[in-house]
Amino acid sequence: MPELPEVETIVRSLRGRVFGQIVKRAQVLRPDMIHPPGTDFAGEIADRKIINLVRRGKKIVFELEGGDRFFIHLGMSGRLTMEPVGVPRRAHTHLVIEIGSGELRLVDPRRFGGVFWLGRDGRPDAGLGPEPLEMHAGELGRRLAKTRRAIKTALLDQKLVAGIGNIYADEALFTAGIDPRIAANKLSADQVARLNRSIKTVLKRAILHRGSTLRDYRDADGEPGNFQKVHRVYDRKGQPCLVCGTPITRIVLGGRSTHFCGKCIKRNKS
DNA sequence: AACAGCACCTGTAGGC
DNA sequence: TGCCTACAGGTGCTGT
Repeated sequence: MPELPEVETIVRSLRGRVFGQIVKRAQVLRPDMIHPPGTDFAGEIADRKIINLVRRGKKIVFELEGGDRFFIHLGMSGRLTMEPVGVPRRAHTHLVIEIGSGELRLVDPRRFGGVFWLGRDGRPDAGLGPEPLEMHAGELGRRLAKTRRAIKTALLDQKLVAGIGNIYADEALFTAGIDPRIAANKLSADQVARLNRSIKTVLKRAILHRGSTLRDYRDADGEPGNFQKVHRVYDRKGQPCLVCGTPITRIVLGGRSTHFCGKCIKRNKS
């Protein structure tokens, strides 16, 4: 469910609330959500001070006093919310971290997410490409030149660029006027430059709207995002293109649903 | 070595 | 109402 804008929204609203807090206790309700298997997560973080919370790609990274770190990945259906102790826990609550101001709760019905203990030496950006909001077109171009996969599929590869998922890949490609099916290494320099700009524009706008809520996504206060109201292609199959009125096409690419305007991508060749 | 395909899980929406 | 199928914001493994 959550891509970069949704994770960024959660991190921004949680950072001030966990900063400097001491973990009173952690309750691991589903040990198989903890990695590596066998980690005594509750034991590791009890009585520890949280000194920072940052996002890297789609990961939420907690930094503890003393240098230990761990991160939470929300998978498709994960939520990380801060709630008062008295509020009943939702079904599929797998982890509760008790801190001064309440309980940080990880809820994840599909369990594609997880909690990853890094200790002092584990690197939260292992296997992740650059942050798209800090990426230069030259770097994007060099990375895309190494693969012949469809550009849409390449954008979903977290080691090529970190944080883009199915919604924002489609939205950025539409904004750049690029056919999602063309080979990544066949983009012209102009197209790479447009795509780099579109990725930033779309992600920044989505963050301003606090992310997209299609079904599951909620922020740290349980509130939905609003960016879905201004999606231009994602989840708009058959609806008129907001630029030219042509019905939006949905295809399956690399196993993921993919949306584009058949007319706009022809107008924007090269 | 890169890449496509599928598996992992549960919930929900839509068709009949 | 209920049963069935399709599909969902992600990623990791397997086999080619």
